[in-house]
Amino acid sequence: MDEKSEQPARTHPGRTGRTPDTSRRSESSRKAILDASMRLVGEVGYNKLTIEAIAARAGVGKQTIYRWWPSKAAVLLDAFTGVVDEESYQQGIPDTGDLAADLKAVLRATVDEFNTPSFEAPYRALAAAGAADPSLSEQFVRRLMEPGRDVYVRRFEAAREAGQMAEDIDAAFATELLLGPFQARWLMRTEPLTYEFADTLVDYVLRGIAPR
Amino acid sequence: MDEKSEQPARTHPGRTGRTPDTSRRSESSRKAILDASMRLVGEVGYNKLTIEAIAARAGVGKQTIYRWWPSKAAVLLDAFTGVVDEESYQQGIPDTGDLAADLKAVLRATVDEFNTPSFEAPYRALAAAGAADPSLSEQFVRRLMEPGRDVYVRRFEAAREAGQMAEDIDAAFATELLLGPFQARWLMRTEPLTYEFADTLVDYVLRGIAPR
Amino acid sequence: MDEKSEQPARTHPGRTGRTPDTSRRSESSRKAILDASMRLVGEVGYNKLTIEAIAARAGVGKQTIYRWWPSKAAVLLDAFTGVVDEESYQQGIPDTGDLAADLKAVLRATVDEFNTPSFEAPYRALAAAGAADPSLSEQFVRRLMEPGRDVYVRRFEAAREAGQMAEDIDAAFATELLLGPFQARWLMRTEPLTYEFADTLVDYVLRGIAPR
Amino acid sequence: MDEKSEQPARTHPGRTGRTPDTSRRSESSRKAILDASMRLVGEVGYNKLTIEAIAARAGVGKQTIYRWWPSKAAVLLDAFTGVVDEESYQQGIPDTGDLAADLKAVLRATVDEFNTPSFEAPYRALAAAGAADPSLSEQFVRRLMEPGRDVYVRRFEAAREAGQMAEDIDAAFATELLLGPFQARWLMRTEPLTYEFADTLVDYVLRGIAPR
DNA sequence: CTATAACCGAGACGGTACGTCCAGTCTTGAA
DNA sequence: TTCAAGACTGGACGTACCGTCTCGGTTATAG
Repeated sequence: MDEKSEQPARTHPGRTGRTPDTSRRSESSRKAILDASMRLVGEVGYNKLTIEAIAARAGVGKQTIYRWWPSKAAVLLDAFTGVVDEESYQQGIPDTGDLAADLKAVLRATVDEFNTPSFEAPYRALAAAGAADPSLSEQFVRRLMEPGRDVYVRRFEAAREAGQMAEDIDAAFATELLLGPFQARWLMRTEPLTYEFADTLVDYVLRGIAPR
Repeated sequence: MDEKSEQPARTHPGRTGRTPDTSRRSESSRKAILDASMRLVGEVGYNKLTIEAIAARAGVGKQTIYRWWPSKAAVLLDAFTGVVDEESYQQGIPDTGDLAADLKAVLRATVDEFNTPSFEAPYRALAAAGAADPSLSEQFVRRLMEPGRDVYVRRFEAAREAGQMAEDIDAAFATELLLGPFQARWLMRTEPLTYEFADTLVDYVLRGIAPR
Repeated sequence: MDEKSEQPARTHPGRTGRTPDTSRRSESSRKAILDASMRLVGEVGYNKLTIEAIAARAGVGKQTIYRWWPSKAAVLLDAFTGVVDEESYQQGIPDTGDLAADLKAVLRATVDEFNTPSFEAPYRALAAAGAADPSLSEQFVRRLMEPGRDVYVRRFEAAREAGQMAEDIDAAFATELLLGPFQARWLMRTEPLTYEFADTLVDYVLRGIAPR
Repeated sequence: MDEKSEQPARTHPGRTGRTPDTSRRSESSRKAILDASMRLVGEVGYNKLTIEAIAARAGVGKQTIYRWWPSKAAVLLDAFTGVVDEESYQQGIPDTGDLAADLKAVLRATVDEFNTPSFEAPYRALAAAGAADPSLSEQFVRRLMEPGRDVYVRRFEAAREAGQMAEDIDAAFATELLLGPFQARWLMRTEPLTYEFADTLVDYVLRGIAPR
């Protein structure tokens, strides 16, 4: 989680050992810290983001950060979760009956999202930090990736029930087949993320899972 | 490239004056630095790897590192390239006539490779650093990923000629379809990399690209 | 003050942000730094004295030195002031009625002092640094030289009142006449500092200021 | 001599061990080095003066400096000697028969000289470096100070023969009495060097050495 | 009249220290 | 007890020079 440690201690180093009293926590400080983190990561990037700068920007003592978070990645994860949670995954992917069209629509929207710097920068920072740090990636996947993944799984399941997908196809695996190339291309920047890519991806995947 | 900078300057900060004279470069120092980097990244991990430690281990002045590399990521990339280059991509993927079997064999070997800590640790470190730094990822992709990718592309092309793949399928895209989920799963550690995963992945992909 | 800077900036380079809070200064660190400086300058000499070595010896972070002092010369000045202050100038030069004898006694003691390496080394280092750096010499003169000079001035004034010195002689100038050759000889090492020199010096000076 | 070494090696460190062949020495390089030194010391001061900068400015390899001089102080000493030698001490101090007037005239000229920055800066730099380094001060005194001192000694001897000075006065000591306060005041900047100071100094000294 | 040994410009090299930045801990005083 | 503030130890950063060491190239005697 901390870029300085490969295997972060169970209780993080910044914590003096005592568990702080959550009930007395300052909500305004918490918000200021999360807010400052989001702003700063956009301004200077993740690697130049420092706890000190966050504290200074938030008008908060460094200890207040160390008291409640184990690392800057954790802070950022919290900060970003706050943003993403408001995006609602509740409604899921629309089901117009046209699986290809539905998937393309959502994937195209995701392309747009990942081409938006203010969203992309912190998300990428977290993904990169997660790639390096197992404990962070676990959090990152669970809190940021899985909600988005699940809506695809549900849509594929609906498709199967509607006979648009072969019976023996695993919806989760189909999702992985669809999102994997997308994520890989994005993370490693092998090629740009375009609508065309999204459409082609959907076409290829659907071809593999279509009923025979 | 450097974890301290999101957008490294064109000429990196470590370079004091200007372009050193390549012809007078000390080959023994170069090797010692690359060697020390590989050892150290295995011992302490990427984030705890320091230029100072590399210099000390290599018996070299820090400036000699800063003179020739812009960051520790670049050093590691060179060091790792030296190792990987010896792996031979020349022979490519065997063509026994059974596309599925051939792909599974190679992908299973890759699974093994990515489950070998001495290989995985520095490779992951570079991938993570590359995810955060565009100029590094460009290098990473070109020098470490593409050679591995190309052998798949060639195998798919052979398959198409052999009538094992539909005519309208793009070999490069098929490769992306195959390797994308693999890379995504590995980078984000969503699920473990197993032979079963490799096999299933090949099966799903081939189903999508098979001649109709 | 700093041997690296001829004209030190108003706020010295070592100071990152701005004026630290004096009230929270660690007294133990301050003492350890001053102590380590005095020991080290005796061991390795001024020019080989480094801030890093002082910090290491004092068990202190470098920043703690840079926070409170602009240069190693300033550290040494403080360290030396602490030593010298304990020497007492309070009683001044004895007045036995024999001006020549009184002056010779004190000047001979000074000869001894300047021939004592543990005293001479840091004092000379500061004097040399002061010769090169105006802001340091101002401090050096005010804190280390003037107290010693003043006792002579007072003795000369007493001598004038006692009729041992011509009425029109300026006590301060007489002091300069006495100490100038002494200092010049010491600094430039033109000749060794001996009792004979001290005595001769007093004789010559008194001859010039005696009542006619 | 070198600010990095308290006790410079007998044969200086920069010398590889072999004595270079003086007859093949490049005169143009020598001049360029001396010239660059003088310019640079005026621009950046002694402590910020570096061998590398001298070499660069002189368009000379570093080794060429290290081959012929043991330290930057030695270079500067040579450079300054070249300048000072042209000032002629040959004619000595005029002897108009009026000792006081003669001394005041010369001392006033010296006041002017020491108030001229282009002369004062390198001279002070050398004096300060000499104060710290015995082997340099020996050179400094012999090559730069003694020629100037000797003219005073000769003038005092002439004065004694002319009956303007007591028979038992040592001309060398009288000179020390005159120049010591001057040098001390200049080096430590206790007070400014003025004509008035020069005159008063002469008056006080002459009073002490006048025939009784 | 070469050749061969030096000096020379250039600058890479192993090092040391610089002054800075920031991590994570600790202390103080106010609320 | 939390909090803002910030001093503290510690360690790595990237830079600047040190003095040494090659590397061609260019003289300038010695054979």
